[in-house]
Amino acid sequence: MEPETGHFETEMNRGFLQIMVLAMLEKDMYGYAMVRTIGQLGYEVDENTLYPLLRRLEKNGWVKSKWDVSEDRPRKFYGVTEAGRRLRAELLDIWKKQDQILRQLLKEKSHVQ
Amino acid sequence: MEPETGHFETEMNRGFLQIMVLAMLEKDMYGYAMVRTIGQLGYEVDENTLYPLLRRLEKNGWVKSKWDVSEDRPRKFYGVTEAGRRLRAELLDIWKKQDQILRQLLKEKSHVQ
DNA sequence: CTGATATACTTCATTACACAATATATATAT
DNA sequence: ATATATATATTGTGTAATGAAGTATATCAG
Repeated sequence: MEPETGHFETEMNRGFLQIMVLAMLEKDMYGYAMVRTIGQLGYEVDENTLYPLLRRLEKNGWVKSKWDVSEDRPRKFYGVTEAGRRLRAELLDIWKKQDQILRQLLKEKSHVQ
Repeated sequence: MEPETGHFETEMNRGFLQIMVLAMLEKDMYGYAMVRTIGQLGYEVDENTLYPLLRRLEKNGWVKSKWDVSEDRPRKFYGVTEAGRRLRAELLDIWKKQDQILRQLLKEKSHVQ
């Protein structure tokens, strides 16, 4: 819709979402609850983005899931695996390096307020 | 190649590369020089990634280019535009918010060393 | 009690981007 | 002479974000 920055924001989600989900799932949670929790953190994730991401992470063994049918409504609870923790650490290293590079680049000039 | 974290690392480049390039181009530069400069910053960008990114940024008016044929070899110099600076600021805001969320999430538990 | 809304998840289609592969052309070093 | 570094472009592939739409149950307002 927005030909302006619209799509660039989408691009910003990649990478970050993976780390965030892997970090959140240190505590077991189901998808819909994650959407709301993320909203409370001041961010927004589309369900159409989160659900496929969770399935993808599970397919690769970074998270595992089990259905909870004890409550009124069936919910699929996810939790991070050991492999997922290792991946998170690796991705976080990349994130930190990137953040450091940005700080360095933007410190040199004074164009950022 | 690496079925392990291979592709997840690729995903980490999205978003970040755009901010980095927009920040670097505060000073006019040509593609090949950027690849090496980024290397000196401790990061790596594939030429097959950077060149299309530059063209894409130009197509959208975030950067502008001009050929320099005064030297031995023709080089395409790029520089950020005003619109590009505005985009950079917006993307940087997203980046900072994401960084803050990650810090918050990872502080709560002690599982990250 | 009935329709609207919130909850909870799924499947399918579209689009853009990272990157691989490959090509082109010149300058410099061996 | 030949290999390597410099410098860019074109084309193709695979994956992920997300739009669109669907399914099904629970709850709440009228």
